[in-house]
Amino acid sequence: MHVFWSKGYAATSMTDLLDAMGLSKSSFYEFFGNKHDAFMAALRRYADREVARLDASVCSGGCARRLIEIQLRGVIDRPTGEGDRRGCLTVNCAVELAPHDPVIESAVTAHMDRMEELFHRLIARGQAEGGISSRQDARMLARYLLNGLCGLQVMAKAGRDAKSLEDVVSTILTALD
Amino acid sequence: MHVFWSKGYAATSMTDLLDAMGLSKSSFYEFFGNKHDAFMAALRRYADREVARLDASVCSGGCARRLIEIQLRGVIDRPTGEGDRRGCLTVNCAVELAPHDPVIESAVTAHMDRMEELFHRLIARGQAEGGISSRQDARMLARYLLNGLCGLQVMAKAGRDAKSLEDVVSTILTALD
DNA sequence: AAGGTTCTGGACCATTTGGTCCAGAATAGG
DNA sequence: CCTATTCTGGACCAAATGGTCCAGAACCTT
Repeated sequence: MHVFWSKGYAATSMTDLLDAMGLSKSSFYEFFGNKHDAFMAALRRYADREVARLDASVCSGGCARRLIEIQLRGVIDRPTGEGDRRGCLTVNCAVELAPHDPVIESAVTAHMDRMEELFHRLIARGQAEGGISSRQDARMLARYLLNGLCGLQVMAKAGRDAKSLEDVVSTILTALD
Repeated sequence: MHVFWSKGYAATSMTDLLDAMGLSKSSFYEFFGNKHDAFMAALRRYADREVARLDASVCSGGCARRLIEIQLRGVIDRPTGEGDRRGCLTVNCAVELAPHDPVIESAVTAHMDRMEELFHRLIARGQAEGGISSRQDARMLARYLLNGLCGLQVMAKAGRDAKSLEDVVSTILTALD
């Protein structure tokens, strides 16, 4: 999965894949069928994990606004800590494959829908509790946050410096006041 | 250029390239040297065009806030009008190649720096004129807008519906109040 | 029409691509 | 210990990859 994640679909060869998975060619085709299906499996697994993480965060019951901040800041902290900036698999797919591959596109759409939904729930709660301003519609704010998150993912991959990303996060958050 | 733009680097074969450019193989290698250099040429040309466009907009002297809105909304209007959603070449590069290709990365960085700079100038003017609130730092707002733009580019490529993108644009803009 | 220059089509190259297949090694169960 | 099952390494495949090279067509200029 990590190979696809950091190199993208087209740039990942079967050799790369087999090396990374420590699997024989025969077993690979036995399990996955072909390269494309293996990629789909990786994408689905990634999306599920990511959704589960945000879901757990939402359900934790912490301050909504603070949880959102953590979610955004997570994008900044991760890439610097790891070897290479692989970003978000779904964003990578959206850019590399979604326009030409309907199967991938629907997986991307599904992931984004679920993320938007979780943000929406979080925001609605924050508005009820008073931590987030009710002057703006919760649905709109959810979409806005999802967009900001995707933007950050791109900026981080592009290698923008930490200060710039910090500025972005804090400016995004002011929309919640 | 359009082929690279819509298919990405790795997924574009020499055959695709030659067909699209209507050029013989020999002439291609005469002009560009190799595939990678051809891509760099396309990227540089794209970035220059894009910067020139925003620059012209900034220099037009119109209402800063309105010009920003047009710039953001441009991302939404384009993809639906054209055949396929190719998005922004620089964003595509940032995602597909920047982390593994220093030459591409610096081109991406340069483009983003220039865009940020133009946004900064536009915002500073808007603040001086009063159309944009001065409660936030112009540099931060510029980075914030660049981020929002990248996000929109991803969302559009992912095939999010028009209403969602509209919501995002208008919510982004409220940060200028 | 002759000459020189520019461009082209395609032959050709080694390498790599995703994918199939099977003999045999390793493992597990009795 | 012997059989079943699972897994592996590698041979093999046709097709496509990026790239080189050159004979000749097409184009100017004189």
